[in-house]
Amino acid sequence: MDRRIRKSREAIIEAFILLIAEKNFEQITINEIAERADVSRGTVYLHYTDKYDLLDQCIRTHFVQLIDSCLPCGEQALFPTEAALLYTFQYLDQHASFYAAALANKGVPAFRNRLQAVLLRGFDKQMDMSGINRKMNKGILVQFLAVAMTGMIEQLVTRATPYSAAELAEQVWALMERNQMVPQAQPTV
Amino acid sequence: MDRRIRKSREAIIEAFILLIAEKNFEQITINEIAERADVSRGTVYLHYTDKYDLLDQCIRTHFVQLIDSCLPCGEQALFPTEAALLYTFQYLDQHASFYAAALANKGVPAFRNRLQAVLLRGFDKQMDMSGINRKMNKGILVQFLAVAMTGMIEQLVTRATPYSAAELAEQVWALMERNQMVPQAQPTV
DNA sequence: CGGAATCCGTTCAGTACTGTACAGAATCGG
DNA sequence: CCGATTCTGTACAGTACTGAACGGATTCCG
Repeated sequence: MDRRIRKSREAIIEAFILLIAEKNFEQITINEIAERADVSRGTVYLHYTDKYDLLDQCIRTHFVQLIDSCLPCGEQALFPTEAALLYTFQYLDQHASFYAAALANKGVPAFRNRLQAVLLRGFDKQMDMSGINRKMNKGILVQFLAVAMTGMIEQLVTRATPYSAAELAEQVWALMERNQMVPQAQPTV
Repeated sequence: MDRRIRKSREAIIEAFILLIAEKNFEQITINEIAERADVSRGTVYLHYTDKYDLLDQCIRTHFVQLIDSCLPCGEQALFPTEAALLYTFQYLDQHASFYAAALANKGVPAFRNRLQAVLLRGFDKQMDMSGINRKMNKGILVQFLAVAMTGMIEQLVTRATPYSAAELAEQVWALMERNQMVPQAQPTV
């Protein structure tokens, strides 16, 4: 990719994330974004049709990163190990400002739903692959876990919990083990 | 100035300063500079004829900043107040990595001399303007002070002194008062 | 209400930067 | 010594970005 394209996009995205952490999405203008990114206004339109498109691509990029952070080994399942879960929580912790803003922002509806849907698809796929936990109703279990995980993520990025990413990862991992979502560590006889 | 020009120059200068702080000037290549600045190699040549020119402009820019830091009020003399001297020392302290590198680097000969010359011209002009200290041989006094100030600056930026910028500024100011280079605070009867 | 200001989205010519290529110089390593 | 590699400085066509302008929509404020 052309160096200039990469630089412009990075600058615009960074400026946008900073802005969305500061104020409501609706009252962010293209002018502000361009100014903050130190880029001509036309350049913004060169890459994004409008601020909704920018938001959409921004969310998309973050979701790709999020999924990536869940799959450190490449082709494994959603949360293959406790270490992977910890890694994901730390990633979320680092980018908390964006995720919290997107979750909290009234102007970004359905972000929560999209996050939940991403997790749901991930869990669903993992259940199919690993074949564990065949006895339960897959749909319900997956939904239950996706909702729970979304909530935990929201707690983490909005700083609504006093627990650190590491503590949360440990506890959530234990819960996933209890729910037989992951290869059992010590089958309880 | 075109936004792109400013950005490119800033990136190149920043990369160059980081590099000169790391290794000898002679073994820095245009390739390295371009790579570090995240800029095409041709762009470097678009702004600077070669790395010597880049170094020269870099020094020039820093000298302009240095002089600026000495003249916070605009049209005043070189060090009108103790506060101005402190400001200058703090500026030097902040940009110590560049000044130290330029002073220490074997491949940047005469940097020390240029610094000294800048200070000499500054003091000389100040003597003419303020008209103080008429009794002494101006040339010798100015030279004496320029050499001394250069040395103090070198001490500061190379971290060869345990004293802070503030402590140095205070002491040097006292010395300048003693040498009647500045408006006397309390004429000692 | 009505003017001023701001923002929108688009167009456009001009410019800076891009990657690539080239020949020659310098440096490296066998 | 010689080949391989790297760096230099220059040239080029293609591209991304720039600033400026525009009519129209929206908001602000008196």
